[in-house]
Amino acid sequence: MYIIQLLNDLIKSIIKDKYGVENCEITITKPPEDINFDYAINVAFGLSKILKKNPVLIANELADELKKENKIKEINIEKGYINILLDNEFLKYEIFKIINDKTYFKTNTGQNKKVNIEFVSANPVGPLNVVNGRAAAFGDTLANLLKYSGFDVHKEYYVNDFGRQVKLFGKSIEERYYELHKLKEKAEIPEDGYKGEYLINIAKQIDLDRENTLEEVKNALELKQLHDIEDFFKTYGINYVLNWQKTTLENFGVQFDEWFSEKSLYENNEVENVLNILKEKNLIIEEDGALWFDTTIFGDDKKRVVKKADGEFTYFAGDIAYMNNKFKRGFDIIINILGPDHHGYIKRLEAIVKALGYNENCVKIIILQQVNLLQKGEKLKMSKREGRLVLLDELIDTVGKDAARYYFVMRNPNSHLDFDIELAREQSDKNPVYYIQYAYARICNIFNFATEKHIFVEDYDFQEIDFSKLEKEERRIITFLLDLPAYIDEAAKKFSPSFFVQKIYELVTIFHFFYNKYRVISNDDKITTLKRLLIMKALRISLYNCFKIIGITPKENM
RNA sequence: GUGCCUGUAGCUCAGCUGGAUAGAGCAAUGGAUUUCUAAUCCAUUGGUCGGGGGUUCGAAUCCCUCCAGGCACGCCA
Repeated sequence: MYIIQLLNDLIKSIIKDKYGVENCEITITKPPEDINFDYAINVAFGLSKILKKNPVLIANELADELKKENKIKEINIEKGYINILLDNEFLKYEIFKIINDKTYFKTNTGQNKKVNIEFVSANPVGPLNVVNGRAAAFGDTLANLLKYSGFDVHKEYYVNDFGRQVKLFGKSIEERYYELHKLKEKAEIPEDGYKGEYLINIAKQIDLDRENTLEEVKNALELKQLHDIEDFFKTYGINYVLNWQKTTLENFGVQFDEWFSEKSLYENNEVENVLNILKEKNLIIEEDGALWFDTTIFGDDKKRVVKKADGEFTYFAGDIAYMNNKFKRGFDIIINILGPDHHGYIKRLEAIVKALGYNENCVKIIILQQVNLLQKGEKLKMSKREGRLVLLDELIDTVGKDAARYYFVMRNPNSHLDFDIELAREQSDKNPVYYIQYAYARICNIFNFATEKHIFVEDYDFQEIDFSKLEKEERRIITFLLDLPAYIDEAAKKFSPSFFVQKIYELVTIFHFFYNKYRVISNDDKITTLKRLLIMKALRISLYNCFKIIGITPKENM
């Protein structure tokens, strides 16, 4: 249990015993900088409303009770706020725990609940672009935050390997293949097909992978096995692109637990089955030869086609089966991270959940707003089919994985993100990610220096280390570390990686300030040296954990 | 037309479940290194929180309205 929780419970029990009040909101924050206390408790205002009593009076009464707690050294009341200072021995004990307890930053808020988090899920028809990068960085960080706060997290990528898009994609490769081998003078790419140059590479790669392909294709053409040919190119293309995407994501530090195939939903009759369930509930309407799911009953503004008049299922039909499948696998929380063009989709997904009789509160849909790509200040229009887009691969190459991940995760999902490619390249050494990495490197260097001087804080029993004097900056670092689990919990609860990143930045700022003001290792003051080394050790471990959560490299040298 | 998102310092943004004097970075100006990495630190300049109304002890935050920008709107994915 972390300190904020502890204080919270303590105050709760005091106001219950003293005033009989149970549901009063307690806010515990950091006081403004000029106030030399560790925490500020804002509860007297709320209580004064309930008790019709002067807030300062209440604060004083609460302070008298709080003084009995041995973790608290000092209390001061100002404008109704209760400011408290923690006991130094208690702080030392916590630092000791951070260093020795590997689970210090993990909480059990999630109670091991099963979470399915689906993100990126780009169509397997082309490489990932920077927009997918935003989803990847956001989703992965959120997943890590949830893991730390005690959820059992399953990261999933939905592969749209079924339907019209992949069909067109396969056809486009097929045409490129004919062109390559002069079976046709020029590739006849379908109107809505894929014109990107990478398709030519895919066509070339086929021959490198499989020696007899050309012959097989020619034979099949003679035998008019057109369906088989189509299927071959489609399957090959999807696999090629999936491997590409996987490699890109791995370079970006993102790994999925499962790549879920849309096609499998059809092969296992899950789509048919789930539509039958809806039919039984009279939610399916037949109109103009097509089948519609009447989502308007559940708050959508229009009904949606699930099976077209030509007999083909829509993408939405697969989504219904997919959602059903997720619930059947026993997930308690289902998170779906979508792009900005999908905001109209929220109502539809909610309709699915309600129609199938599941608890709608289990589903959380997060819309990531648009990424505008700017080049020299001008907006780039992106289109996959035209093949004009900035690849995530390129971005990783030019600015690096760490900077890219940090950049994506530092803004909140609602903000439209302007991504200036030139600027991102130029700014590589101005990117704030270096600021936080530099802090880690500096700490590592302190320990290198200590080693040179043959000072090893590990050699000392922690009883021997003296915490009776703590500078303001030292206290700020220590209390910040104690609050990290709370921040992780809060970020997970808010689904807000950006909140967490800001906290890391804050912590690092405090460190840099401290570093400039004080020396950790001094020749003539062993007591202070040991105390500071101990704090630095805890800080290093803490930062290491933070970096792991947001997926950036803790560099020991810069 | 309807729905969703956004509007905060010159620029990019944080803060939005109401609470102490609205914060960072970049840019601009001035300063800090005999001693653990200056990719750092300190100071200064910069704000009618899009406009207007309302709710209350208190509003950037909640409600209403208007303005501006972006995105999406039934046989598409």
